[in-house]
Amino acid sequence: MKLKTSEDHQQIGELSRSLGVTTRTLRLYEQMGLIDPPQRTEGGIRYYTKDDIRRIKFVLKLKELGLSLRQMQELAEIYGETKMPDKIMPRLIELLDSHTDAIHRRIGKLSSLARDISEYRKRIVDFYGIPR
Amino acid sequence: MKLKTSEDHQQIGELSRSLGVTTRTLRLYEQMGLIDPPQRTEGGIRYYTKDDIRRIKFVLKLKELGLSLRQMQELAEIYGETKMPDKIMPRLIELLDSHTDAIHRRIGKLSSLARDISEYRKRIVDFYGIPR
DNA sequence: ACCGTACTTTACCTCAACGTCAATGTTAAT
DNA sequence: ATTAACATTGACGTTGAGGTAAAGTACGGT
Repeated sequence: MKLKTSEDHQQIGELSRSLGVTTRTLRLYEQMGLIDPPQRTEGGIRYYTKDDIRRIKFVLKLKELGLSLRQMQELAEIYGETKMPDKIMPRLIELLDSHTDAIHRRIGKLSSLARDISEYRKRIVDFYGIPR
Repeated sequence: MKLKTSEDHQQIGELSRSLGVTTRTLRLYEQMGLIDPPQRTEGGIRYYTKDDIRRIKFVLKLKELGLSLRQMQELAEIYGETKMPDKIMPRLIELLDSHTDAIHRRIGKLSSLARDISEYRKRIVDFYGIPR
């Protein structure tokens, strides 16, 4: 089961560099079941195929969109059971939607927080008179 | 040095309830130097005066405005050195301002995140066709 | 004197998403 | 065969703001 070096397989260091994450992250994701364990050499070294990499990029994309690892674990479980991407998509849509809601609530809170601060700031400045 | 019970002194449990925080929080703030250690009975029980309580409310207000305990520690240090409230106010204003900036940056990021998500969502829906 | 409640300190636990060793193993190239 | 560079697993550390539990005082009322 020998694998030839970096033909269309990549090992973890190079891959992590090209993805802009650390090896720790890739191993963690694997351990959490977010990505499939890649093939190994006899010595135990991970070699990632193009498919593996596509999957990882998908996960990173979702992370970028703010999904938590916990949520992605859930998706991965669904995927693991059915192996059908169109099974997980409705759930992904749900997650994205509720995430969008959360973001809008968060924005609302932050906005009102900013208003509170500026109000409070005004009170301080009026009272202590430190314009700048 | 006996103290009479709850005349205008309050002990920690009652105070925490009236402030809507736990005793843990009050002790932590004291330990971190955010508030002055209150008087104690001979037995070691904390009794808070009105002034103590004002100070605590101030801290809680700042927390509500999103200052971190670390930042409040800094203010407390300045206050501890000078004992002059008008010394800390300029710094507080600074902190509030930079905090406001951070909030607006955060809001900006969240907004663009929301846009990304809806875009991504659209791509999924278009491709997999799950309107719902 | 005793009870029950509130208080005290100390110390470890929580969550998320990794970072950072340490000790050891594998591989490619010389 | 050796070495340099990379890989492996495992375990502990980090950040923030407390939560929670344990074991032991203190206090007020009877």
